[in-house]
Amino acid sequence: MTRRGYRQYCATARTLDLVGERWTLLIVRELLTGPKRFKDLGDNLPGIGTGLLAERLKHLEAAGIAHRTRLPPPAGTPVYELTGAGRELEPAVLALARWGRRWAMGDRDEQDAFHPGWAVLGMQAAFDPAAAAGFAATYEFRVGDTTFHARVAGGAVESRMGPAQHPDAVLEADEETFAGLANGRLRMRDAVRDGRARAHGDRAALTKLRSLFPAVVTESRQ
Amino acid sequence: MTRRGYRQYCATARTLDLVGERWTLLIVRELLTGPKRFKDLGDNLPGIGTGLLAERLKHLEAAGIAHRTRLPPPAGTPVYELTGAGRELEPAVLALARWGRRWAMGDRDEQDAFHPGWAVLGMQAAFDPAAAAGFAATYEFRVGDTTFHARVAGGAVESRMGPAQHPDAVLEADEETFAGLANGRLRMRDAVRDGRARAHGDRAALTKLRSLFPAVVTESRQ
DNA sequence: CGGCATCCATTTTGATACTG
DNA sequence: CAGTATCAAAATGGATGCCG
Repeated sequence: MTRRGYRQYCATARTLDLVGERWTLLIVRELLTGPKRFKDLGDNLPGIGTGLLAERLKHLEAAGIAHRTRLPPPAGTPVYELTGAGRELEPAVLALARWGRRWAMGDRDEQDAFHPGWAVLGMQAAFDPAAAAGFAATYEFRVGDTTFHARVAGGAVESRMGPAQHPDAVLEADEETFAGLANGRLRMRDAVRDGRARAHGDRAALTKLRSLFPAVVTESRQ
Repeated sequence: MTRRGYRQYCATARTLDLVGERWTLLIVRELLTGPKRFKDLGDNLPGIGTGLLAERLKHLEAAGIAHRTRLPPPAGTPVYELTGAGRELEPAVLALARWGRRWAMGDRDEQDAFHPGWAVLGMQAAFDPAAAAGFAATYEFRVGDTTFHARVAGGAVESRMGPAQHPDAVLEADEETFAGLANGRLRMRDAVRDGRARAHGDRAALTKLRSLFPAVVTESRQ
C-alpha cells in the first residue's frame, strides 16, 4: 500500500522517489510547455492509459509539483499546470534531453510518435548560451499548424507554444524536418539550403540562428 | 520480450528509455564516483537484489553507458565503470540532485540509508561556480573512515573518493553531520561553530569553503 | 566474491469498458 | 471530456541455491 521508495538519504534518490517512476518525467515535460488538459496529456503520451495518467497527476499534485486548475473564463477548461517546484525541474529535464540528443537519437522509427511541442524543449536543450552572449532576437517556428517561438536575450532563451509578438525571423518546416532539427540530426543551414525549411525575416537574426541552436551531428566540414 | 519503451522521437523520452527504469540512474550515480564491484554496488543499493542488478548492468553495457573491466594488477578485481557516454550523464544526475536538495530533503528518516559516497555528489550539486571564479584550492573531507576530496579551479569542481595529494584544508565530521551538509540541511559555518565538524588548514580556503558549497536551508540570518 | 537461475508474493503497468 | 473501475500481463523484491 505504501508507495515504493528507495529509502536513501540522498538528493538524487529522493528526487527519483518523486519523479522517477514511469511516465512521470514525461508528464512534467508536457507541462513545461504550458498547462494542458487531461486528454491532451494522454494524447501526447501514447500508451499511458487514463488510469495511470490520473494516478500520476494525483501524485504530482500531492508532491507539490503540479496542480489542477481551470483556464480563465470564458474557457474554464480544467487543466494541469506546474507549480514553482515543478518548473524548477526544467534544468533536469533539459539535461536529460541534452544527453539524449548526443547519445540516443538514432533515426526516427516508423513507430515513434512526434509532437511539435517536444521540439520546443529540443531547441532549448540545443541552445548555446555562449553563442547568445550580447545578442537578442525573437524567433517564430511553424510546424504544420503548430506555432511556437523562442526569445533569446541576455545569454538565455525562453520558449513557448504559440506565435511571437514581433518575431525578428520566422522559420517554417514540416514535422519531419523539424524533428530532425530539434533532435540534433539536422543542421539548420542544410535544412534551409535543401528547401526543407523556409526562413524569412531579419538576415542577421537568421544567420545567428545557426549558431544559437547547433546540431549534434558530426561537424562535417562545409 | 522486447524491452518496453516510450516510442517517442524525443530526446528526453529516448534518454528515459535507456536510463529511466528503476535503479538505473542510481547505478549511474554510484559509478560516477569511480569504478565499483558488483557487491559494492549491491551494498549501496539496498533492496535491489542480485538478479535485477545483474540485469541492469547488462543493459547499461548494451547501451554503451558502462562496461565491465578489471582493476589493474595486482588487484585484478572485476569492476564496472562508466564509459564516456556514461560520464556525460553527470550533468543530468547533478540536476536531479540539485532539485532534490531544494525540494525533497526533509529530515532523514531512521529507515534511510546513507553512504559517504553520496555526499561527494551532493557537494558537487551544491557547488556555486560564481563563487569559485578566480579561485583555486583542494579540500579533503573525512567522514568516519571514508575520505574524499574536491579540487576547485577555473570556476569548476572535481570530486573523487580517496585522499587529496596536497589539501589546502581538511574538513572532518561524522556521518550524520556530513549528510546534512551534502544535502543542504546544514550550513558549513554552523556545523563548524557547533563543533559537529572540525576544520583545519589554510584559513582563506576554509573561509571560502562556506560560499563554494552553500546550503539550501532558509537564509536564517545568523 | 561474482553472478546467474528459479520460485513466488506483490506491485505496477496497459488496455478497455464504463459513468457523470 | 474527465476520470473511475476492472482485469490481465509485466516488472520487481526477496529468498535461496548453485557454480567457477
